[in-house]
Amino acid sequence: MLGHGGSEPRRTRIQAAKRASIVKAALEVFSEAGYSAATLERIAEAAGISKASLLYYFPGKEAVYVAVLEDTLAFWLEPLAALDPAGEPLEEIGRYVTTKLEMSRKRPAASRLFANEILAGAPAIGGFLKGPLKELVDKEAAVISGWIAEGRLAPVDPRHLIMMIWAVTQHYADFDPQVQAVLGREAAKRRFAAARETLLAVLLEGLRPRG
Amino acid sequence: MLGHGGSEPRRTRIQAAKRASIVKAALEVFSEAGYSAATLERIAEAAGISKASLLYYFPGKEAVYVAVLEDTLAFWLEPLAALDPAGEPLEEIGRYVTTKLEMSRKRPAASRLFANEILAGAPAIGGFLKGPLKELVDKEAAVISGWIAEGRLAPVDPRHLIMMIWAVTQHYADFDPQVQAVLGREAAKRRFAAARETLLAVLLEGLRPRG
DNA sequence: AGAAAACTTGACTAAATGGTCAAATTGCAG
DNA sequence: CTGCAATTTGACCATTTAGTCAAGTTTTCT
Repeated sequence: MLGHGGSEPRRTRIQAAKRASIVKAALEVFSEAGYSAATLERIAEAAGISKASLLYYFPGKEAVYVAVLEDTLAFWLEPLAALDPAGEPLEEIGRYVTTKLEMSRKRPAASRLFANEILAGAPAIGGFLKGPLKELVDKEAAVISGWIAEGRLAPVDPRHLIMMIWAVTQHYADFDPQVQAVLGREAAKRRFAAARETLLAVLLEGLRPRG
Repeated sequence: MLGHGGSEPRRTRIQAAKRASIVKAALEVFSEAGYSAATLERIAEAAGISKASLLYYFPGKEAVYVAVLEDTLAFWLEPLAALDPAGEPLEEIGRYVTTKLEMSRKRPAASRLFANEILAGAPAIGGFLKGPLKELVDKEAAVISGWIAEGRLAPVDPRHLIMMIWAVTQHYADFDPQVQAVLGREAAKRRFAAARETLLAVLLEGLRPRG
């Protein structure tokens, strides 16, 4: 569809740049509206082109959506793979929580994109969840299990612990309107600082190996 | 539109029953598809009537949606108001977590309905969040603050603690496809039991007053 | 029974929206 | 400059879907 054999000349780079700008615009629209409420018209407008032009670069709405998901997936998983078995468990987990929370603050659209997709039954990334994601979680769960076996962490189900961390960190991006309503006038920065302190206090104390 | 002055005869009861059955059907559809992907046709079909008949009972799609939200709101908040200031803090919080988790298991559609609504920016319940919900949270936060002041609970931000509990419990309903993918072949009952054990272990240990 | 009110629904309309297409424009290689 | 390929887009088409309506059917009341 795109490839012409051989040396991949300028054109390709232009196309890639254009597609990237469409994907960027589409991330905003899909994450705010969800798949069905998002319109190609809005995405095209956000990207500064016409709808017909957008459809010159992508075969259809679903293709744009998949491209956005793919573009965001790798980035979103990155921190999970960062647990170092040789490190101090509470420190590693604390760093993981902080990183994930930071991502919720800096890239809320990415978080909401996945929230929408999974809420809708994960029609587009179901395979990814059962494959690569599960494998990654299994691997990290093994690291946590190792720490528990060494007595360096309280004995809890590693997979549920991982999901617990996902839940509390992503909550701040996904359910922002509720968070804002409940916290009232607190400044945004203070909000994330307070969240970090609370999460770390409860999680790290709760996971400290029992004497 | 509906009211005829005076003694509210049989008709009203029939109407109420019909509206209730529509609301019940609509909860399923809205919670699975979100507002825009849900169609009146599907809701009517789920309620066993024609679309035109549905529109005889409700003036439009949005009215059905609002009715579903109102019908679900009170029920969903119930457990929050159950924190007893006179009780043992860790016990009260443990009971709250268990209740909320139980609701996620028994009424996942209700949880997903709110998740969708808030993800979409809470267009329909924004006022509720900033009003009644915030007040309820403030009240419960005061109870928690009291416990902390008495040294019966570790010092954490009460509002963030409440949101932390919401996040981890609702996660199991809202992001079920991801939970299923990550946990693999575990049976559903075992899944919730394991979740409860992990959440209670971490939260209660993490909130125990520091010696 | 008979009239009136409540209810039901098939058929329709209007608007939104994903996708197509042919004609115009732009960029570039020879 | 010339011509070809890539790009852009306005106009258009087809489908979906919220909402209307008139013509029925059922229920209730006297």
